[in-house]
This record gives sequence, structure tokens and C-alpha cells, in this order.
Amino acid sequence: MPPTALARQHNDPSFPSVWEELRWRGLVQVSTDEEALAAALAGGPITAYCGFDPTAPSLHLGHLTQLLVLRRLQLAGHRPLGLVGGSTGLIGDPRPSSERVLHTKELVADWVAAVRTQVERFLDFEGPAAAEMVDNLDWTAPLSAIDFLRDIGKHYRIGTMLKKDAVAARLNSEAGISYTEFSYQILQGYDFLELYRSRGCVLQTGGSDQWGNLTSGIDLIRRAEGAAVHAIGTPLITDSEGRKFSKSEGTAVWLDPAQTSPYAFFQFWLNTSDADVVSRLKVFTFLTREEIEDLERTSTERPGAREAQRRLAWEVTALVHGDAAADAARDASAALFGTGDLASIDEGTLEAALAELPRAAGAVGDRLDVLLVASGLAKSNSDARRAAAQGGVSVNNRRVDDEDAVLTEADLLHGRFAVLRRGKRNLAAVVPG
RNA sequence: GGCGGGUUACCCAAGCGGCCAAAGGGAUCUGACUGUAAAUCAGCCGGCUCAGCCUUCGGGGGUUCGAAUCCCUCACCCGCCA
Repeated sequence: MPPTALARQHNDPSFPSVWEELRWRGLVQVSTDEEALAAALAGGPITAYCGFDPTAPSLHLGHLTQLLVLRRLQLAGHRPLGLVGGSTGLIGDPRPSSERVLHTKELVADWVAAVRTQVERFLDFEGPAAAEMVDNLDWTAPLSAIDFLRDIGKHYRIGTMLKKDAVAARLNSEAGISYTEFSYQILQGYDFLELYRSRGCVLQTGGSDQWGNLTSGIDLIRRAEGAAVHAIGTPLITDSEGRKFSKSEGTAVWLDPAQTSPYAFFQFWLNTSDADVVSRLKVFTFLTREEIEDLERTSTERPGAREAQRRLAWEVTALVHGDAAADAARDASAALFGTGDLASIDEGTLEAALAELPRAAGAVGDRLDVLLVASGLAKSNSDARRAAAQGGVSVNNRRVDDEDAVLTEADLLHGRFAVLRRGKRNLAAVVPG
């Protein structure tokens, strides 16, 4: 995130406390004792952490929720620790259905570096509440198996470990669970203990699906240090239908612009349903309560205008990719969806809009099904032909119903490019050469 | 170590010698309606040089005119017993 975006962010001063604001934004699904937690947050700066395991080369929207919780705590004067899971990423937390495939240490190390860079962009490393990055491999790697079992393992009761939802679900599944994944909760618990000892960290945040891992650390610190620390579990973000959010057309929406382009990112948010837009604004933007309530009103009165969605899309895109990228994505969307006749758009505007789209190199005479695949709009020639046969393919907004169609000279706007469309809203640019 | 059960397409799950590219449900995708929304209805839903052909049912090897279906073997998972 560009520094300007960080500087612009602030909590809503109309709330009596950051705790109240987190609650209003719907960011607290579960927590340790509310009164004690609210008091801790109100009683001067504390240190809080959230861990990010390197399970892919980029973070996605699910992680963004966590990053913004940390940032909101920081804006309230608390000190955030961004933890990258150099060691926990080598183990993997138990997923509900199946055992994870272990990745090589080299690959995980690459992902750690990538994740670290992304986390750093969302926190401020200057000032009295300066953030700090930590990697749990730093304290886990030097630990011998014997010390681990004597110093940490002794504090864990098997009965408690077996009752954790993540473990219980796996024990009841066909997949079973390996000792490796079973041990994950201990590693994460140890992280909290280590950060409590070395940095006085007394709060861990994470998704509510991580609650068992959060409490693992709380219990360990109580046993090992006799101290009471806190945790906040954010709700799993789902849409109004209860489906898992952060997936667009079945694939994750990544924070890395190389994996999800700013335009695609903007489009994802623009397509938020009416039923979900207000809760998204609360979670993913720094707009104040008053601003969000205004948008809620316009959304109710004139849903077709989609003002709330437009604002949401711009804000989150700017937050993740910067103002310029958000402006470009917004302008491209307006140009490509604003008129039925793409030929009427002037060359410069069209060129700028097409720059935001996935593109495929193509020449006059190329088959459209092949171009659809090359641009990523279809996953196979069969898929492309099927879409065309069903009337789902168009060139420059003119439907193509012949599945054997090829690109013609007349398809080139300004003699330079063609806009390929699949379905209502999936676009790509075809550029000869 | 012994015995029994299991491994099917993106997910769940039928099939148990030919009529199986493989029932059914979900998800995705496409069309209609709309607001680049939701809901609803309809279609599609392995690949290809696409009215035909090719490759799939944990891996490998057999039996058979013919196997996801039978046999052997290897791997992994689950359960019971030791």
C-alpha cells in the first residue's frame, strides 16, 4: 500500500473505543472475556499479533480482514506484530476434510518472503505504535525435539487437544489426521507464549476458524506464566447465502496484482450483492459509520444505481493497489460497460481501458475459441465452443453464435484491437501482433 | 501384526461384467428476466481437428470378445482385535 493510503486511514472518532468500533463493524465473532478485553484495550497501548501462514505465494481477501483488524488496532495506538509462519507453514493447520500435502522447505521460504512483503504494506512501521514483523521459524528452528516435549508438550493435555473442532472433525472423517497436523495447535500456542515473553504481547487476533489455535496459546500462557491474555476471533466472511466469500468464479481473489489484476479486483467488489454491500463496507473500508449509513440509505432507495458498490469497489481497490490503480479500474469499467457501441469510444480511452483487461495476442484469421482460451476467458477449446454455442460469446459486444468463427479485419476497432467477451461481464482484449 | 471396510469427475455421492464419459445433489459456467445485483426458470457441466474420435473411475499387472465393476499386487485412509 502506498504511504498516502496509510496516512489517510483513521478510525471513526464517533466510537468511544476501538473495541466498540470493531464490534460495530462485525469483526468480533468470539473473544475472550469481553470486559477484560475492553479494559485492556482501553488501558493504554498493548501489543497484539496475528499470524499469516505461507500456504500460497500471495495472501487473499480472507487475510485482508485480519490485516485490517491489526491496522485498526494500530490506529487506536496499539502495537501490531505481523507474524509470518515460517515454521507453521511447514506443518499446516488441519483443514476440515483432508490432510495437506507438504511443500518443500525452499518453496515455503519463498512464500514466506512474499507474504511478509504483503503484510508489511498494510501496517505502519513508524511512530510510537510502530509495527514489527516476526517469523516463528526464528524461535522454533533452534528448539530441539526434547526441549519442545519437556518445556511445551508437558503443558498440553491430549483430551483437550482432541476436542478442538479442527482435530475432532478430522478424526471423524475418512481422511483421519497425521501426528504432524495434530501438533499444529501446539506450535501456534507456543508462538503466542514466545511473543508474550519477548514482546509483552497480550492479544492474538485471527479467523474464528482458528479459535482452537488461539485458545491454545491462551491456555499455554496461563499454565507456563500464570498470566491471562486475550484473543479475538473474526467471523468467517460469507455472502448472504452463507457461501464462502473471497472466491470469484471459484478461484480466490488474491492481493497480488499479478494474480488478480486491479481491474478484476475492482470488478469483484463492484459485483457485490445488495444484501452484502453494507457489511463489506464495514469490514473492508475505513469509511466512518456516518458515511456507511448514508450509503446504506442510497442503496435501499436506489439499489439500481449501486452507489454503495461503486464506493466499496474504489475504496478497497485503492486500499490494496493504490489510488491510481483504483481510478484506472473505475474508468475502464465505465468505458467498457457504459455503452453498447465500443466503436464509438475514442482510441485513447479504449486503449487505456483495454490495458486493464487480460489480453491475448491474435491475428486476423485466428479462431475465436483459441483466442478465448489464450485470454483466459475459457479453460479449454471445448469450453469456449460450448459458450459460443450457448450464445455466451461476443466480439465488440456483438454476439457470435458460430462456434467456428474467426477474427476478421472488421472486428478490429481503430484497426488495432478487439474486445472479446464471455458471458455478461468477462472481458479480454485481443491485440494483433 | 491379524481381520474387515474404503479410494469414482471441482465437492458430496450412486454404480458392482456390456445399455458408463459414468445416476443424483451441490458449486462453476451460459441464456432469459434485471441493475455488470439477488431470486427464479432453462441449458450446459472430461478432452479434441466435435453429428465422429480420444483419455478417465487410487498406481501397476492379469482374466474376458468386453472391466469403474472380477482376480493379483502396491500405496494411502477408516474401524475392530492384538
